[in-house]
Amino acid sequence: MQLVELHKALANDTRMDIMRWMSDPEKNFRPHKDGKDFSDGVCVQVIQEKTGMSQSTVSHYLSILQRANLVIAERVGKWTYYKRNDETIRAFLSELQLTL
Amino acid sequence: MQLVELHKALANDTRMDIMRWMSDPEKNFRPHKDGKDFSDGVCVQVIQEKTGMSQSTVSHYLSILQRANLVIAERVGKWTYYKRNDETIRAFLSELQLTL
DNA sequence: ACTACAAATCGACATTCCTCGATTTATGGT
DNA sequence: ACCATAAATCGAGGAATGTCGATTTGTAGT
Repeated sequence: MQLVELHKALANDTRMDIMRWMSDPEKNFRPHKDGKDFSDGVCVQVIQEKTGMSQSTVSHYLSILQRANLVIAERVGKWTYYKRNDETIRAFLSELQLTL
Repeated sequence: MQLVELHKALANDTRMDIMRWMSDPEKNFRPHKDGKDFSDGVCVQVIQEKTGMSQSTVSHYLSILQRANLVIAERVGKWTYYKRNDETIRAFLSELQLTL
């Protein structure tokens, strides 16, 4: 748990938005086209549309969030689903609490 | 309270160290030469020595922390004393809690 | 007024980050 | 095999950040 890396990952408006949105996907994202729910996460396309940024940028941002362990990626067929990593987030918050 | 700006301010090892150290100055800094305690904060020199970085860099970092409202600066004579801004830190933590 | 010292600001260069379009790599369907 | 689609990777240009030494500004003492 390196605090500074987590801060870096969150030091960007779009990435912060993504993290926020992912705390309630039903509310914040349009449904998947195939009707699949969000229990495994949200696919890149849907996130990309919501951000309004390019596909490559969003993919890159998701990889940054993943490297920081803030999200978990799961590949299913052509799609990659991303969801929050609650464990890291909890640990991050409590470490911040202690350390700051 | 713009979360992302706070994350940016903390997305640097030295600045994070400074914030950490300032949560217990007696423990983390050498005493002021004139014997003054840390109730008004820690002077730039003392912080600079501890970081091992240049005076200009540390002064710059402190201004970044101040702009983010993470610290409060008070000028007394030739010295500027910096101390944590507990209010912002508390608000930051609880906002993060809610939002993330 | 002069000197000494603390801190802030300036100017510069190197490194990192942001963001895109283009390309490549999966995967699935015909 | 071929095509279409989703996502990842590559390459590049511009913007922001990190960091320094040099200079300036503010303050106190002589």
